[in-house]
Amino acid sequence: MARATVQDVAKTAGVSVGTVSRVLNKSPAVSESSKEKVTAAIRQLNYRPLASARDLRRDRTMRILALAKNLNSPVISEAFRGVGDAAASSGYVSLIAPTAGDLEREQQLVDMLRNGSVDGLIMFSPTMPDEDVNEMAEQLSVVQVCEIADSEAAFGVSIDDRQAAFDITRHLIETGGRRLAMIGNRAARSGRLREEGFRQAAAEAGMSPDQMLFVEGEFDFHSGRQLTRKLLTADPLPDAVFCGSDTVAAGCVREITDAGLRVPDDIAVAGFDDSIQAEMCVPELTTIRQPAYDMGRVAFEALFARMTEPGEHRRGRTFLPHELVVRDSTKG
Amino acid sequence: MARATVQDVAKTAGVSVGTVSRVLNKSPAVSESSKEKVTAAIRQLNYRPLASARDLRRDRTMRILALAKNLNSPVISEAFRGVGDAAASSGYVSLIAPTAGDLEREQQLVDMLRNGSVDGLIMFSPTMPDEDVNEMAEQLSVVQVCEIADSEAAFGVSIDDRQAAFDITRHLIETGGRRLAMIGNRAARSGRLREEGFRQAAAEAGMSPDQMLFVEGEFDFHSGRQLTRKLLTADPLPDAVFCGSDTVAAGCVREITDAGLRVPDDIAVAGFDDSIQAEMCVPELTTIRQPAYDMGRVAFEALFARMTEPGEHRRGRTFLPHELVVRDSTKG
DNA sequence: GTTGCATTTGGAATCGATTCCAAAATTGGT
DNA sequence: ACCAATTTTGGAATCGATTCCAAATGCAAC
Repeated sequence: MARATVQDVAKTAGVSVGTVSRVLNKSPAVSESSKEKVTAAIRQLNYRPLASARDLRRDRTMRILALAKNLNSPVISEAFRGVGDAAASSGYVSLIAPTAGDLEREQQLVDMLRNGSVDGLIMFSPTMPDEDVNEMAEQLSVVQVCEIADSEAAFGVSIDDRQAAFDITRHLIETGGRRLAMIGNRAARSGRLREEGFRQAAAEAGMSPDQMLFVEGEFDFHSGRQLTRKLLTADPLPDAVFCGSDTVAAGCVREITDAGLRVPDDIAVAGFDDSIQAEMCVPELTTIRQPAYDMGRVAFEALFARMTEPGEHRRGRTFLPHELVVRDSTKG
Repeated sequence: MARATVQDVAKTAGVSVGTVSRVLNKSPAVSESSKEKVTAAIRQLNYRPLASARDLRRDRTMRILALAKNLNSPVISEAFRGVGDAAASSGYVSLIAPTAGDLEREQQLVDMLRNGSVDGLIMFSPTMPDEDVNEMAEQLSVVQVCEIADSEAAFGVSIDDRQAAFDITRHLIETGGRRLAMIGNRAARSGRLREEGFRQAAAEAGMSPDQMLFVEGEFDFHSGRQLTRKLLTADPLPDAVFCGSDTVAAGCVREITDAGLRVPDDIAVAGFDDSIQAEMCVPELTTIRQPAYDMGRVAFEALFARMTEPGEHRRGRTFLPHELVVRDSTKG
């Protein structure tokens, strides 16, 4: 049995296609009796309006797409919940696709915006170079979350990464940290900003750059362990480590503990994100809470504005407040 | 500047729309010179074929959608990688949407298949009742992963949950477990199968049902802690706990440790999934490895078959092999 | 230069839902 | 019963890409 069309429904209901369409779109200009006939025919034929035909005619899809490198990041999945809820309450469907850091796949997904498969795009962690992101941001309905490219045209939502890193580093210093280390990631803009905040806090406390250790790598548990192993060869040992994510911090704590040292007594460790990992770790991690869900909501609102007022270029990046969460991995 | 259409390209290139379309679709029946003119015009106008028009005419979208309750489950995100890679190599784009366990939202997303927004659907953890899943599975291109509804018409890929639970429970018994407990989840079919396997292994070892503790709840860390607290009020205490997921097991280990008991000496703990949580836990968890990536690949292959040979109803469920991974949370 | 065959091209019809306009039906007032 | 105002309806045009068919062009051989 082939798919029923609006024509079939019209014939079955004994009305015209116009009337069927009016019923579908809840136009008030339909008599009660036609509405009933049409509704009955729709049910009888199990009819659903074909999306591509509707989208073609209406010139919009009521769908948006979010892109991220991975899905298993707690911040991203939480932010996406925010996007999804905000989108739903505006009648949009929100979809996600992981790029896996593959440029070609990312390009293909971005093309879904260019070719009208979706009305808007939310980018969490772009793989493409900043200049390409900026070019896109100028012409298309795109909003960045967490990572915001450094451009006039960039629309985006994030926390103030530099300030957050500054705050937590200051906490490490105030609780006795004298030989600081950081496990970071210069590949991401947010990673570079966090490094800046870290260095600035250390400098203000009178530490010279060569007193600070810095190592970088991927942001997963194993990488956290491996990079910490490198830190533990330093002499003198660091007494406080700021990690760019909770997962890395968990690896860091594990490696320190396995080496027979105590956290925080011998070495204090701080994370970032306040994900569930921070609570699963022993000792529980001092970290920075990102308001991920709200970031998602706000990002959708910004995207909605771009989609519905295309001329309007009230660009802007929004910074939401972060929060220092002190737990047992630093001296309290 | 409005969007360029195939007409605009034809005019600019000085050819007909037919020729433009042939170039776009790499038809061989185009002269070299036309091809160049068209390619130049496309670049000049920055033209992209409109997806909805193409989809309408072709009656397919080359897109598939995967639905899951949450995105942050390690098994799901890994399985989705498999889906994505397999889909990409067949020219499909794969998208994900979380349902958050909300029936209405799930319904709306499933409608994307019914209304032709996507060509196929992969369901990880349905919220709708089994009978609805079965009805869908009969008429539409749907493949289930992990959770497979119990129906003739069901297409799906998973491990043998019952057998896996049986295997790991036997391991608990072989390593000295005498008073077994399980933290499970009867809401999911896979949860019920795991409970069956658990009970069967215990029964075969001569344990009576009332010797076994069973508690159930959500599958997250906090729930794992809370349910374990309940188990620790039992007298005598269990000496081996099988948890339905690594995350729950991590909560279980934490609660046991906080109570001053040792894992595995006082109580052995086993998880499920072999996610990164299993390695992050101290002690590292004995668990069941699910071949999540491969499950995703196989699921796409099955879906591809359903999409391309709609008549063909060689239904079937595929079970991929699981693996017992022994680590320090059980006695070796 | 003509014939025959293969290659290339133009253009109309098509996919299915929406929307606009004019025509038809209904309503109400007198 | 008639007119005007309003509500409701039918049907054609439209969105943009694809595809089919017929026409046109190119090429080779004689």
